[in-house]
Amino acid sequence: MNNSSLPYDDSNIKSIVDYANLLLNKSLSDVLPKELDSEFKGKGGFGQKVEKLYFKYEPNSKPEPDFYKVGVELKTSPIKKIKKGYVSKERLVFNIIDFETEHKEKFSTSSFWKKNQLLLLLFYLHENDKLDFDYIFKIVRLWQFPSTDLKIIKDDWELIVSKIKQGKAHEISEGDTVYLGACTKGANNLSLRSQPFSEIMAMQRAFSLKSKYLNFIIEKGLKNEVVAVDYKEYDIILNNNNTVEEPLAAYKRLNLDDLEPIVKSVSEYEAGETFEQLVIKKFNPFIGLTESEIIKKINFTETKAKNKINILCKAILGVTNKKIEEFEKADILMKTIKLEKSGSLKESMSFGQIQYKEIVNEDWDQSYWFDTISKRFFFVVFQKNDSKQLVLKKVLFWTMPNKDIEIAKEFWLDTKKKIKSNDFEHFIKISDKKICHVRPKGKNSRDMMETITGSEEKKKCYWINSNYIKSVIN
DNA sequence: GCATGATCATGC
DNA sequence: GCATGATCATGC
Repeated sequence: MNNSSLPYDDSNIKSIVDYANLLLNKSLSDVLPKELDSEFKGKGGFGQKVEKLYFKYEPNSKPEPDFYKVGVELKTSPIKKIKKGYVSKERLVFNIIDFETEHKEKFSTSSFWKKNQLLLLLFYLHENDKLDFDYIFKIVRLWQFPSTDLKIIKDDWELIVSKIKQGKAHEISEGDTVYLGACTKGANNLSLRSQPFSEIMAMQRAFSLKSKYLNFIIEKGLKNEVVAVDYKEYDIILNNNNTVEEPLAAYKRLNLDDLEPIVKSVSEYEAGETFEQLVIKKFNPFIGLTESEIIKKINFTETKAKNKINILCKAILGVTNKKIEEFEKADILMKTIKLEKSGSLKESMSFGQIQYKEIVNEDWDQSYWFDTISKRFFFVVFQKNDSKQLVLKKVLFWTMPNKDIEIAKEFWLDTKKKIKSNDFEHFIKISDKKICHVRPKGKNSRDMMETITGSEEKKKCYWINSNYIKSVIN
């Protein structure tokens, strides 16, 4: 970068952010000379064009941040419009993980942290019928992770690295971690990389932020709320002696209305404890107790709601009347499971309705079903006792292994094919033992949904087989 | 007892 | 009004 030729001062964060803010509610076409249109318009690499044409530096994959003098990394990310507002369209992808070197570092010296600790995020509205030069920038903001999130991200990084150290880079999956993922990067299975502690080639992966986490940043951005960063807590997490410097002073506390975190401060963690371990620890004192004993112990207000077990589990985590912030941001799905006295599991687990008109246009990678089953699950398992009361048996975090996701993919492809050919009678059943099945779910048997041919069919939904769930929790 | 179809209760 | 999580009902 040559300072004199830039339209901003690249040694001054405020100058960079001010220049970025000129993009707000505008498109590249609005701010760039027209003659660039024909040369670059609609030809891929949107983020790179923003770097090259607007910020006027050559895109690179160097280990230091894009604005290296001030440690700021520039990222563009698409959002999409839904009924309720804007949500992230996809995960945010960071640097590719070099399996050969990343494991030699600690988090504070890792490639991820060095490059991405201070982000300048440009969220633009993605619309299918537009060319990239016409996408409107909706949110421009400098982002640092709140320390409670940074703690989780550091643990995520360490989990990824521990898999590399165990020679299991090929078994890494995005669902393993809470906020920071290791998503696959590369068109197909040809994008393989060597790993240091195993002969097996592993899928190339990059660090990424989960789409649900981005929704949290987007909400902050739309409300123009700033996020406080506690630099003392930063130092504790990073185990640093050299204090992290505050880039800009104007930050204040988070305040999202319908979310409540389990962990309010990093000091709640014991040494070496991860977020998931902390969650499990919160349940431990209640294992073996009946529902009514738990209710008494935590001073829970009785409810007749059908999902009262769910509400009770949240109360155990200290969250009442709200959603669990960490679970929302990490896209963790809490599911309660009720075993019979004998230990058998009567009910399968139901999920969303099959959208007949949408599934036919979905690709597996972007499908509802892949999105759902590749989440991290948190199972809370109860078992009935002699007097038919529910007793808390155990809790566990779980991600579906890749080999089972392949089976679920076969199931999904079969379902999609049948819906496309208007066959609503021969879906995969529980007895087909494909992990998942299709079953009706509606208000009653006359509750219908339109199909692509215009006919009406009974509403049905996705289920995970009870015997599969049973084997998972054992 | 299991597989499958059907429906309820709640909250947004 | 409808989707979702949960559960019931029936027949083999």
